[in-house]
Amino acid sequence: MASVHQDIRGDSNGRGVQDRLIEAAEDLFCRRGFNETSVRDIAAASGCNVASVNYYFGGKENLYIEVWRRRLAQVKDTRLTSIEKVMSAGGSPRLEDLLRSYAISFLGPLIEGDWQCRFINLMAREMMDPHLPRGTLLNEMATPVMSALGAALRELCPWLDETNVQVVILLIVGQLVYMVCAKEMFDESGYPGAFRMKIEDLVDHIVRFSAAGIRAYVTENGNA
Amino acid sequence: MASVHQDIRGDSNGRGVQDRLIEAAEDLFCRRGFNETSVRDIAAASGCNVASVNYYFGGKENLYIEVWRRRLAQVKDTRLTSIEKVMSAGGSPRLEDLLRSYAISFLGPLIEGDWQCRFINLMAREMMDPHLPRGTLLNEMATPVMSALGAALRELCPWLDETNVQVVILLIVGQLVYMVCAKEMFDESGYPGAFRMKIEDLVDHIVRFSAAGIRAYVTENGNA
DNA sequence: TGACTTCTTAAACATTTGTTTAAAATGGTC
DNA sequence: GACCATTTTAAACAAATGTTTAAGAAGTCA
Repeated sequence: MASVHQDIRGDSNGRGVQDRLIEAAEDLFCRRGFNETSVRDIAAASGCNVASVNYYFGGKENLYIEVWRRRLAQVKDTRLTSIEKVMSAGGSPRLEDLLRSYAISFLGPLIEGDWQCRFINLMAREMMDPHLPRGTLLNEMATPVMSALGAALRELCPWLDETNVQVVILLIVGQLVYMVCAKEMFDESGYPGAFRMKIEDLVDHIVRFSAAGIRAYVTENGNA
Repeated sequence: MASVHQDIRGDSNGRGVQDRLIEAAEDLFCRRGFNETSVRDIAAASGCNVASVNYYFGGKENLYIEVWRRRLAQVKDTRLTSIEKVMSAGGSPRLEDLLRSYAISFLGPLIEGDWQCRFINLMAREMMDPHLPRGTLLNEMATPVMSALGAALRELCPWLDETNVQVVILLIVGQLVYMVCAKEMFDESGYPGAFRMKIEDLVDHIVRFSAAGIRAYVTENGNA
């Protein structure tokens, strides 16, 4: 059905077109979402012909998947590395160090303002209505990162039982994800609030808040 | 342009049709989002004709707004009342009481399993790509609720300065919103994790975690 | 009944969508 | 240049979308 005449990895002279398509697609998907982005929009933004999406990728959906394929591992590695670096550092790292490192790896893109600034939006959208194969986001990203973060937390906070670790991770990730979504919402509404704050300061709050929340489990280490 | 031949509040015999349309629309909008729901889907689900959406509401977008008009005040009042009830109770309420009451008013729909179970999804979607007039969600819902919650927090936790109150609210709401989104994602992926937990227990965690996080500001009540 | 408004319906309409087609252009190799 | 595969292009295609139309049904009141 799909008329892909050339393998995507082929290094023929068409490579530049594929890159332009992927970049334009990523930009548009992130800003408007999958359904609100038309193939013609992508073609126009990349300066390519409408048919090239189908020629090179075999359809809009495959282009979407390809956009994800390029970024997902990258994001995952960034977060895993941030955890690893803290845990393998000399001396016994403090809980705050772990939290800050992870929070920065999560929100960092918002600080640096590069591509990920937009890709995080795509993640939030993909969570709400998925266009990736079932479980992709979970298997390629959420599960590995949560696993590593869980192991680190167990090491630093031996008073946490298995359930507590899982819950705590959810609560922390919730704070971080909401930062991204809410920032978008508040920004676009010109709302003057906590978002005038520098991201670095926001990270400070999240670290302090969550560290205290985690230590609250010390005294009551019974069941959930 | 819109050919609305009758005021929406008119109590003619067509009223049943309008209700069926709104209910079907709410159900579909919540499950699939605005763009992924077609007027024909709504018509089919409500057993009405395709044209009736335009006849009664003057367009798909107005029907969407009408769906929101019915629920937004309701959700806001539920949350405001939950705060008010705690704060006006005899004795001095504990911080945990406030947090629990608010968390339950937020997640309660997930427990009861009524319409709001789905409407919360709509809220998350509307945050990501809005189809309501600019700032509606913020003005009609987020701002009033955050204002009341902020006042309650200031009363119960006098050590919090203005910035801290705002940040703390964001962090709490983030945990709650993410519960809703993540639950959906994990559920649909058949993932065995913290979500096998009963919602009541999850609320316990959020209350304990956040209360400790808030009290962490006691010792360091300086600037943000 | 008859005139009138209100509602319902199937059909048509104009756009937009993702995709396909077939021809033209391009680039490389002999 | 001739031949070939590869790429690019404009056009066409089928399907779906929100909306409109015009005719008919149903109800209301004299």
